[in-house]
Parts: sequence; C-alpha cells; structure tokens
Amino acid sequence: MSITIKDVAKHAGVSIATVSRIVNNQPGFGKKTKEKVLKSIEELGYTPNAIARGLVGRETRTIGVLLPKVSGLFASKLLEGIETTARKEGYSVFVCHTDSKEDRSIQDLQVLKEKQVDGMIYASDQLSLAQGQLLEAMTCPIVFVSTQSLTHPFPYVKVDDYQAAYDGTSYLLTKGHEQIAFIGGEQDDLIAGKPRDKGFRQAMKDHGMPINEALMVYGDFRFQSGKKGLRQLLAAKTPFSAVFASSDEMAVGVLSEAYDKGISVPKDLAVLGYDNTMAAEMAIPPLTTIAQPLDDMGKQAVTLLLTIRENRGKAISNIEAEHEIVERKTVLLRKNTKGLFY
Amino acid sequence: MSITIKDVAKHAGVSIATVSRIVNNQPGFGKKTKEKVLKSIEELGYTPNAIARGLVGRETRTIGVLLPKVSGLFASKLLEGIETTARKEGYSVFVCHTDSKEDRSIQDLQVLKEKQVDGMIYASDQLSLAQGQLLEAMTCPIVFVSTQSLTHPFPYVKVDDYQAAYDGTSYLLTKGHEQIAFIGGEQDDLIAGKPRDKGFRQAMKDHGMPINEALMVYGDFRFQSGKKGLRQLLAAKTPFSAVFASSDEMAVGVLSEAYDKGISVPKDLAVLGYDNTMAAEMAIPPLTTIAQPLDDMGKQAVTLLLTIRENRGKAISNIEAEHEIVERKTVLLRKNTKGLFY
DNA sequence: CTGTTAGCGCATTCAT
DNA sequence: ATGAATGCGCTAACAG
Repeated sequence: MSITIKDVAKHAGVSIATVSRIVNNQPGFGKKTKEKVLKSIEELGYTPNAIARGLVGRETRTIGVLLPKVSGLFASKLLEGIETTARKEGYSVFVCHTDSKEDRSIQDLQVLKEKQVDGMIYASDQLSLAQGQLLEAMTCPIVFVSTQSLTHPFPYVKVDDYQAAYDGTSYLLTKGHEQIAFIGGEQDDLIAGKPRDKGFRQAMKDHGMPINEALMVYGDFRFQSGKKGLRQLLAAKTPFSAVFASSDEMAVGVLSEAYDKGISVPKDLAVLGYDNTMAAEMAIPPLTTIAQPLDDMGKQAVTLLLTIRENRGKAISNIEAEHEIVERKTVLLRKNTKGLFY
Repeated sequence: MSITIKDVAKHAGVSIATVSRIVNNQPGFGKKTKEKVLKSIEELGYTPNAIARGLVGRETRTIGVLLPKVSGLFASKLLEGIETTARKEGYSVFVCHTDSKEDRSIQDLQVLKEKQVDGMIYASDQLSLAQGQLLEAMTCPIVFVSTQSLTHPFPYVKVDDYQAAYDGTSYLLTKGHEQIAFIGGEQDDLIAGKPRDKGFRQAMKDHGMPINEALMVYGDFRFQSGKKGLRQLLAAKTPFSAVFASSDEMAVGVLSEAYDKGISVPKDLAVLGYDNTMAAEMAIPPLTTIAQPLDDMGKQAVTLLLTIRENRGKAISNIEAEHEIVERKTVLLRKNTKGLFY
C-alpha cells in the first residue's frame, strides 16, 4: 500500500484539503502549516497519485502518439521532438507503433481513449474509413504530423510535399541534370507519395523536360526498396545522370546499390534524398537532401495540440513546415558527372 | 462529458454492478441481461475509463521506459521491441528520453511513479546515487536493459560486453590483424564503456599482442565521435590495419572519415562495429559488426518485468542476451588489406 | 486560514 | 442473478 494524502494529513495533523492546497499551490494556508505539511511529505515520502487526480480533474497530462514504425530515423526524430516538447509542457507520451496495420491502429485508438489521453498526435499513414470514424468520435483534440487527412478536417503540421519535390527537382535541373530518375513512395499513398510524384513531374514539365516513364519507379521509403529502385532503373537501359529519391533511406539504398555496381556517386551519378535524417549525414558520400524539420515539426505538433486544447476550439490552423535543400556531396554540376548511358 | 457505466446501466435498466460484471466477464448475470447490456453499450458507444479502473484496481497496465535518447537507431530498435511485446500483453508504454541528464531522469522517475506505472524499464546510462535511491524506493518492479547497476541488484537483460568485445577482437586477430586500433565509449562508463575496453585488451593479451596506448581512443558512441576518433588515430602516426569501434555509429563515423581522407575500406583498413543497427546494413561498404539482438532484448525485458510482477517476487534472474558477429564487407583477411603505415 | 463533504468512474463486497 | 453500498486518492465547492 502506498502512502496517500490522508497519511500526510494525519501525520501533519491537518485535513486532507489543506494538504491538497499546499501540494497544488492553491491559496489558503499559513506559512507554519505549510512547513509542517511539507515536512510530513518529506518524511513520509509522499507522492501524489496522478491517477486519482486524473479521475477528478478530468485531465491526465498525457498524450498519445501513433507512429507507423518507431525504429527508423524518421519516426524517432519526430518522436524525440514530440517527447521533448511534451515534457517541457508537463505531459507524458504514450507511444504506439501501428506498424501500418489498420487493426493495430484501431486498437491503439481504443486504448488511448480508455486511458483518457488529453490529446493525440497521429503520424501514421493514410486513414481508412474506420480509423477516420474513430478519430471523429474522439473527444480529445487530434493533430496530424507529417501526414494529413483528405477526408477529415484534422489540423496538421507538415511540409508541402508537392512544393518540396518541385524544388528538389528544380535544384537538380539547375545543376544541369536533364535525365532525372525518380524513386517515389507507394503510388497509392495520396499523402506522402503522390504529391512528390506530382511535384517532380510538374517541375520537369515547367522546365521543358520530358518525363520518361522508364525512369519513374516506386518503393516503400525503406532502404531495400531504394536498392531495388536503382536496380530497376539500371535494367531500363535508359540514360540518366541523377536520381531523386523520396526518402533518405531509399537514397542511401541507391548509394549502396551504386557502390555494389561500381557506380561512383557523385561522379557517375547524382543522388538527391528527402528528409534529412541522420542517414543523410552518415552516408558515404554525405547525402544532399531536402530537409524536413522533423524535430521542430514534432514540437509544433504538440504546441498546436495544446493550443487547441486550451481554446477548446476546433480551430483548424494547419502549419506548413519549411523545407530546405541541404547540400552535401552527392550532387555535382552536370558537367562534372558522367551520367549513366547505354 | 463522456458516457459512463452509469449511463449504460440506466439505458439497459440494470445496476452498474451488472454492467461492470459483464464488461469484465465476471460470473453472475443472465444471458438475456448480457445481451441487453451489450446492446446499450453498443448504442451509447460506451468506453470504460481506464483511469477509474486504475484507481480502484490499483493497476494501470502501463509501463514506463527510460531511454537516454529516442532518436538514434539503437534506442529506437530497443523501444520497438519493448512496445511490440508490451502491446501484446495488454500494456501501454510511456517513453521518456532522459538525454543522459540526471535531473531529467529523476524527473521522469517521479512522473512515472505519480502516474502509477506497473513497471519500469531502464535503458539509460549509469545510475547516479540519487537515481539509485529513487529506484530503490519505487514500489513497482524495474528491469534494466542493455545496462545494469553495479550498486543496486536490479535484474537486467544485456549482452556480456566484455565477452563480446573479446570475441570481436579475437575475430580481427583471426583475420590476421595485429595492429588494431580501438575506439571505445566514455572511459568512465563502467557498464558499456569499460567492459568492452577490457575485453579488447584481454583478447590482445591472450593472443600475445601488445597494447599500444596510442591506438586506444574514446568517444561517446555517436557518429561524430567516430570521425574524430579516426582523426586522432591518424594523428598518432602509429601503424594499424584495423579499427574496432564500440558502436556502429562510431564505426560508420570512421568509414565516413576514411572516405574523406581517401582511405579505402576494407582495402586499406578493416573496420568492425558493435550493435548491428540499421546503420551497419546501410553503411558503405556494409559494416561487419557485433550484433546485439536489440528487439529481442526489448521483448525479454518486458517479459521479465511482467514475470516479476506476477510473482510479486524480486526474483533477480538476469538474462544474458546472445551476441554474434555478423560478417559483411568491412573486414578482410590481413593479407588483403594494406593497413595504415607511416 | 482551515475542515467537511461530495463526487470523479469503477470494481467489489454484501445483501437479497 | 442482481442491486445497494463502499471506497480507491484526490480536488473542489462550501462552511466555518
């Protein structure tokens, strides 16, 4: 049995109300009583019970985070930003990794609701119908990070993927590359996949470059699919001097595959990534990539969440996070890179 | 206001006790009543309040995890193992990233206690005195993963770092390398740092190799300190043909620095890592490393935690996780690697 | 300034 | 098989 407020009250010879006031720093007690009580708390080693508090106060100072995957540089960076900010604001965070499984995410939603979280951050994939309904039925505020819902108006914080891909492509074009291969995310991913694909195509078009469908391949954002992507590209026997991968992991995958094949980056081939996770920094050569401010996005997400919570308003104010190109070593001016020709 | 058991009871025309029994599958209700109640629950969209349950039932089905850092492949892999197993057992997990700061970890411990977690998994660094005392005072079971306490008898699951380092060194020796450089963790880290250092030294000694202190440098397990490590080694102007880094991140750091310096791995230099995180797989060239079964260790940790909890026994049964060497591309037979000579 | 009381939502006796 | 009542630990009126 743990030691409760009652024990403290008895020990200090006061009522529990007084102890409660002192613990919560509410007005209404004398200096001497305070000392007495504080001493009792100290002596008994009293710790308030947050569960009991949560029951009466109807707030748990807890938020739930749904991630498709918690290992992986992308999600963990995001999580770190979330956790850091949440702690600063006095909140704890439940992590749920849905593994992109709908049933798991539904179970998570259920559990988080039962545990009375004060808010939820959804960083998982696209919403299914069932998930959307569950989310709608939630009484706590919810914000999306690095994703959004096309069908439900939940506030989100994310970069403009279309624009970022557009800018990245333009960057490559600016560097003189004309035959650019693209490795995208899943094609049916309307949030992180499609917009980047579109941004790429539009930039090419605006610069008067034709799109060669043989140079458009798709993966799942993971390392292995980047390797596979380059293999497919190579098999297409179509010339290209640069590849734009939709994630750093995939970009590193092409670096790895290029290494296996004896293709030198950036001399033979330019590579551009997306995310700017630690993988980009650690890559050989260090990867030029489009940065998403992941930790800041995590921070923004909880800030937004708490703001909504305070205002009790469903104030749908989305936040566009800024992307930027961080230049490292994998993209050279076209004239310095040979390109892959057949 | 959310909908409670009382609402269900009223709607179904029964008492809350009956509803409670049905929800918790306890004996004592008729088939017809059950249907009635279930229907009401369905119609009203009732969700039990885990906070209230926690208050009366004195268990929250929640565990707390303390990590020094949540981004980073090492911790996130561990976390994934923990979360997956916890969920399977019906538990949720609070993540706290202590950032290796003592005050933060103390704050976390405090919060987790207030939130009445059923157990804690400590994967942070060494314990300070204050932390140790706090942990001792905790009423819930605690297990350590990938670390341990020399001063407090908490059960742990970890690999035998000494032995793993010994084996890794022997492996390098077996490959014909004789001048081996070592990049360790912080020297005052008695858990993850010192034992590996010792294992390395002992293996060298047992094989009749002298230790050259100029070839022993120390970092903080992170990428940048690996880069710096190689720089220091190079500055020492002492020949060596292999380096054994105490973490994959550091090993990749040496790969990166070697690349910058035009040193070819594995032709000029062999590199051995430690952990087998995704960084090893993604490295160029793919990194030969000593694997810690991180996800399994996470799993074991929660299993151990729950076992202790059920037995109410402080049964201190530690678990030694198995390490193994996974050979990739960074270590060649000595005769095939030139080595760095001055 | 301080004590008394009434719940918060639920599981659990103890009756019936 | 079911209901009424008690209390988990705490905060928030409401009295003094």
